[in-house]
Amino acid sequence: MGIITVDTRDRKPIWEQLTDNIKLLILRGILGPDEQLPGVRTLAGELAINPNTIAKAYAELERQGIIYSIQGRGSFVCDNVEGLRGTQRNEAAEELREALKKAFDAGVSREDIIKMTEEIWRDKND
Amino acid sequence: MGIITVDTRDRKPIWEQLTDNIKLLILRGILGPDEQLPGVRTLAGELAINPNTIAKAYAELERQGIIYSIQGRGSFVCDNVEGLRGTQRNEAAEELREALKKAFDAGVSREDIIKMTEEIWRDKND
DNA sequence: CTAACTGTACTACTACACATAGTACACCTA
DNA sequence: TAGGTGTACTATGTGTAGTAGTACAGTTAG
Repeated sequence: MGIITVDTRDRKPIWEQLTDNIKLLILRGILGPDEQLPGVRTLAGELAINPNTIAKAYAELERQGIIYSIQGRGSFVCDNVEGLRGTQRNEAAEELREALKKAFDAGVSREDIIKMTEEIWRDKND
Repeated sequence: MGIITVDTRDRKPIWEQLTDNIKLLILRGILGPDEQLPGVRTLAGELAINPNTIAKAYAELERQGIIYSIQGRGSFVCDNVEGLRGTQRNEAAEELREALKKAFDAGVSREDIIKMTEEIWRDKND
């Protein structure tokens, strides 16, 4: 199994799974600045999906300023990991807020939240 | 504006907004055990949406054991708030886990997470 | 120059979920 | 009996996702 994977049964569309996946690879340093991404046809072949779907993901990543594409050459990672880190951080905070609101409505106490957080933070092994 | 609201522009389908909405009303005690829900046609009229959409939401809630429906009488809240609280709690924990993983990948430290949690928990005014 | 690779841009088609619209039926209650 | 309830259909429209195929422009290695 390659670095990038995809699940057609997921509710989340494939192109969005791809963008999330690539963002993670960049954040973790597996994909460095100016490093070339696999071609749309190559990656489509490996994942057994349509090249158009890859192209859509790349276009979205370019729109977000995370990668840049050059006709005839390929697609490459932008040198802006910190920017990406910032937006991901904001998104995570927002999702955290939503989850906490839900937990609050489910009757979880503040102390339980802290305990749960410590626990999850410790078992981050997947 | 009534207790139940809906946003057609939201990514989340209307029937799912409805189920989430009603679950919250039950958790907060606004809807008590055996209390009758508004009729599918009534609620559809108030929200200016189709009765079928309400029926779909009610069917889903019944499938999850949160409400029960009787032909000719109406739909009513099940006497199982604790069960609902438990599942909501589990879902919240799962969403919390996802958000924390994302935060970790974005380079947030454990201390920042705790601080952020305290902050969000305090500003829970919306 | 040529061949083979890149991204990009189309069109056409299928599939599915969502939502609406309308109708109909069975059941309950005042 | 009349009017309320849930339930079950069919039909239609819409939007998104994904596939399939083709074509074109640019780059690169030979």
